[in-house]
Amino acid sequence: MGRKPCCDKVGLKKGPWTADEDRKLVNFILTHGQSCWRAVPKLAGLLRCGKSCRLRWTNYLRPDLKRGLLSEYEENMVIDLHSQLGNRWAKIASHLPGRTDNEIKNHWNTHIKKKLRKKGIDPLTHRPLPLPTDEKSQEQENQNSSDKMYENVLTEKNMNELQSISEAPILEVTNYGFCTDEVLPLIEPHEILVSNSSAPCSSSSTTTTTTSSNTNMNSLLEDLEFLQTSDWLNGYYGSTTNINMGFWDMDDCFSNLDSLINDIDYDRINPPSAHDFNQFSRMLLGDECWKFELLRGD
DNA sequence: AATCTTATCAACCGCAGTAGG
DNA sequence: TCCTACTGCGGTTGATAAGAT
Repeated sequence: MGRKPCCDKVGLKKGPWTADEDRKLVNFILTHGQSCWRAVPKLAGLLRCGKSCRLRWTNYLRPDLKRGLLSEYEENMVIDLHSQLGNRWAKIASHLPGRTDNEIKNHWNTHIKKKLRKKGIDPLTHRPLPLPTDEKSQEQENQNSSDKMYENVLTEKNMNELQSISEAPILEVTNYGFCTDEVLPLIEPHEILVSNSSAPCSSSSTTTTTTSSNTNMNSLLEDLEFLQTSDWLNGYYGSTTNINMGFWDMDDCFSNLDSLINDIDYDRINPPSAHDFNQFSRMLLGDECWKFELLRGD
């Protein structure tokens, strides 16, 4: 007896998501929170299976995601963590703020693997690659370069941090300051306390502790309160009341909105013109623009 | 300019783990 | 204890962008 499919796939859409589908999904999750994924497509009016919705949200739509290539530091982290954890991409991702397992897996397969091989290191074992016997003369040279590679990758700082990771239970918040959904409990909409302050949210630090999470949560909530009370945004996006953001990393959450809040003279823009939207879009560099386009909701 | 090759990454598939009845 | 439903994870695929010829 075969396993029942996760959903009735007849009539369900597959392939790339459209902007409209993204908007529907984001709108639904921001309004109702993360609930049973199986129910999400129906409730959000999407012809997708719940699994597809979950994937789209976790890998692309989540507001706390970083976009763009991994930094050298992040890359070294991935290499170090991979040497300890193997292909446990989700675990590796849990130590890299704003990065998804899919993103790290892709980056590993397309960039890091090649880099390591080029440097004579087996990406599977993290050991120097075996050489053909007629290349013995180069062995010492490669060995030296491999050693140098390890020296570069495993700096004293990284080693110390890795030690702390390996010693600490994986669910604990580590030095890398990333809160996964394993760490942060889901916050129900009614549990969110909204501050009356209208002060813009300042940029947050990269460390995440319970305390700083609370601080950042307050900042974030201030941002969200602004969004709720902003006529122009409500007009385009609808009310953001009852927002459930329980599993987001507070440090990076809505960093793009931080930019908006810090840089824009809101009083001048009410309601926004097409020019204003263009101006906003330009403020969100590169891949960040997509988030704004979602909120724009045209 | 056209065609081919390679690189990238979003999305899918299927299995494993787990919670609840 | 077993069964079912559901979520999460890792491997893989496929579309397309970028670069080479």
